[in-house]
Amino acid sequence: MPELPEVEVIARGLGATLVGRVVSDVEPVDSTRLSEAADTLVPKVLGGVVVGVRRRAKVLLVDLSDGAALAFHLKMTGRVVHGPMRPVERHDRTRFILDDGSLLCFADMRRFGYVRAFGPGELAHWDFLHRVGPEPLETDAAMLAGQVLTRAGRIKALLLDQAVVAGVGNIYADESLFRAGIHPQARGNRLGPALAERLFAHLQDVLRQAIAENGSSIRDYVNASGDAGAFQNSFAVYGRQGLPCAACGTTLASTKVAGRTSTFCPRCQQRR
DNA sequence: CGAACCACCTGACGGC
DNA sequence: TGCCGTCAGGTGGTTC
Repeated sequence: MPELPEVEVIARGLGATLVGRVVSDVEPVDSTRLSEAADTLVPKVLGGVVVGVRRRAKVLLVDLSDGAALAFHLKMTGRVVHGPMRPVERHDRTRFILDDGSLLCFADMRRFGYVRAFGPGELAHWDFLHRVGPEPLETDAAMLAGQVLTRAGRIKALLLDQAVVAGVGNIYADESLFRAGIHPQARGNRLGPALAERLFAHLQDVLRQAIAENGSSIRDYVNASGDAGAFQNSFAVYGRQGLPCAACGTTLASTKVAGRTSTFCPRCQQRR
């Protein structure tokens, strides 16, 4: 489900209500394969005070006192919502009860996502954090361009590769390629520095705009308060195959790249 | 290194 | 109404 903007919106929302709260209880409602076993997770977080909430790539990180942490990956359908205590619902996976009686609930219909707990100092050793590439909103567009200029793979596949650039998924890959006028099957090493830099500048724009609009809600995404985003109303290409291009009127086409549906304008996106 | 698979899961939707 | 195939904001593994 969520890509960088959605996870960023969740992190900011959680930061506003969660910092200072103490984890007073953990309810592992359904830990089959998606959370680590309750007997190892609970001791690492119980009694911890939330000192901050942040995002790295598509992972949501809740920092606790003494250097402990929780990490959530929402994959396609995960949610992390903080609100008043309520009864267990169908897709609840792991529930954290806080000292003010409120509920931090991790739910995931498809059960692809996970929550992991880290004891003091353990987060720094998590191999995920060492594998993932640069943050697109904290890195110069020309530097990001350097990540693809020597790669022979399809630019769409490179954008989706978390080691190339962190946090980009199917929606924002397609939207930024449209804005840059680049065909999703273009080879990274055929773009040239100027066009590649332009692509990443557009990527930065579209990510910032999506964050400002509270993310994109297609089916499942909600922010930390349970509210939908609005950026789905601004999609130029994602999910619009067969509809006219807003720029030129040409019927939008779609193809598969890296196993993912890629929608593009055959007229506006010829650069390859 | 890159591409094409499959796998993990559940649910919604369209066709027959 | 119901069964079946297809598709979905993601990643990780295998094989060629």
